[in-house]
Amino acid sequence: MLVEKENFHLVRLNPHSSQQPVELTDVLTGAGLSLKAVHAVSRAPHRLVELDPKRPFRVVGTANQEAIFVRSGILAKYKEDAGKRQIIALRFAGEGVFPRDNDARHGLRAIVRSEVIIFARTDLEALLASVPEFALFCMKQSQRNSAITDEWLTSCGIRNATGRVAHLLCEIAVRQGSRRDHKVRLTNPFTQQQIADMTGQTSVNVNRVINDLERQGLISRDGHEILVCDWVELTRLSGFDPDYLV
Amino acid sequence: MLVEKENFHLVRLNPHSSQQPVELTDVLTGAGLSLKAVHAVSRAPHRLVELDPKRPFRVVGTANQEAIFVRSGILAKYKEDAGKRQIIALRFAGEGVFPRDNDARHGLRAIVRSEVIIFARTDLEALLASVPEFALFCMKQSQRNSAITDEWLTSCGIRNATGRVAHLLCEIAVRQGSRRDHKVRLTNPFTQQQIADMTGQTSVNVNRVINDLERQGLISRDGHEILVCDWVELTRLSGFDPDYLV
DNA sequence: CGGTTGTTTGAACTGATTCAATCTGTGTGG
DNA sequence: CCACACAGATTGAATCAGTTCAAACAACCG
Repeated sequence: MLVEKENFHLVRLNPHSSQQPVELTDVLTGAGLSLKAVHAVSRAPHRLVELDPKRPFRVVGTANQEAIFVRSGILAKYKEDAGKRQIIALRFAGEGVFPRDNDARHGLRAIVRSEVIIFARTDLEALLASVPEFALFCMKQSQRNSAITDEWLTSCGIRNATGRVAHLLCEIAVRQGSRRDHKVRLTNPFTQQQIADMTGQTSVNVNRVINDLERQGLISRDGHEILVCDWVELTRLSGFDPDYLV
Repeated sequence: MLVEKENFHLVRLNPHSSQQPVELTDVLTGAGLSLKAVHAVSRAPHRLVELDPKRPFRVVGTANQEAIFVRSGILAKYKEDAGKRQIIALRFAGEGVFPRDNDARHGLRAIVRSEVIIFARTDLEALLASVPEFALFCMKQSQRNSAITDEWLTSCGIRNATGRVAHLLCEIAVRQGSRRDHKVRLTNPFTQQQIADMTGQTSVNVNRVINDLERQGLISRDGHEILVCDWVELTRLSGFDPDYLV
């Protein structure tokens, strides 16, 4: 089933996927929206696109006149300058990327195979005007995203390499919902290069830092599965306080 | 005239100030709001407070249930961790700081003597609901602020010390409205320690970087007045593109 | 004038980068 | 099932950008 053809990608929906119909319901109710509001949103025109992590979905410099909600997977928002790349934000399932005038200076790329739901900007604005609960929902998401970026900036600005990586691990654990008591198990979907692009370092150093964390007994790894052995110490050393993610 | 007493500060309005009455009009019309909307906003309950740069206005960890608009001066929003400080955002005249649940992890401090106008959160929300133009205005401000934080994160993540300071100088010039052709004159209201806190370095290094910029003939200084001698080269070397400030 | 805050400079140090090589796991085609 | 290619992870050695510590200097202010 061919779903979408755009400048940079040609995607196919997996025919074996268990989620055939284009439904927002599961995504948005899961993200806190009422059924009534979800129905209003799902009546608005939109389309589903499956993203391949190997290709960029939107390159830096492209006009940004669409709102995107992640149905499954993870999206990275990034900037580039002088051949270097900085990942400035992540979007997990249920989270959205909203358009802004004159804001074409970021790219989007899937970290893992992802499904996203796309609204034209005008359709989104009509929705925001007619469904106040949805407008509030989007505003809260924006504020949360801002709080997260603030925290990332703080990490980059004042924490050392270890603190930055540890803080990111803690954030991923909480955003994935894998936070439990002292033992926290999470799936790290990122390459070390991507962690480097998020924390403003090189992949070589990320590798050393992660190995240090493991050698100190704070985490242990099995492939891309990470077990946080000492959550308290990991949060202490990284200055992590989950409040900003509420 | 005693205006306001709170936990951390006791402020007086300068009796010689030329702006006695508490009027939002000049601030918000200047920031792009229509007269009609401004009148609606100025009818809402609010108060004017003058801030002394020597004292913090709001320390990290305090609940944040007020919206603040800068009438004059500059505000800095900052975070602290492990004895270090990161300034995560600035607010110039006409710009606002909006509240968010569970977001008490930043402090506020005036960079220069500033006047701010404060709304209780509930009053702000009533305004947003009843004056759509004001709601849109606040939303655009939030989006612009997010775009600025994104740039700062990019700076911290991928630019070297020189690039970060140069990028900040360019941003200040544009936000102060002092951008002209090749020669740009701006007032730098910050100490080198504050620039260090914004760009994630030490004041010692900021000093060296600024002296380098001057030695290279890109800027020249007279006290806190800075003349950008080569705007083109300064933007090139810092990767500055003013689009995000629109 | 003395006190305070901010700027400037030097020297030693170190965390992180850079460059380069090796190792490991995974997927692909024959 | 093996050979091969490829992407990502790991390690070492040399280098460097920026920090740290300490001291001197300048500007401002009551």
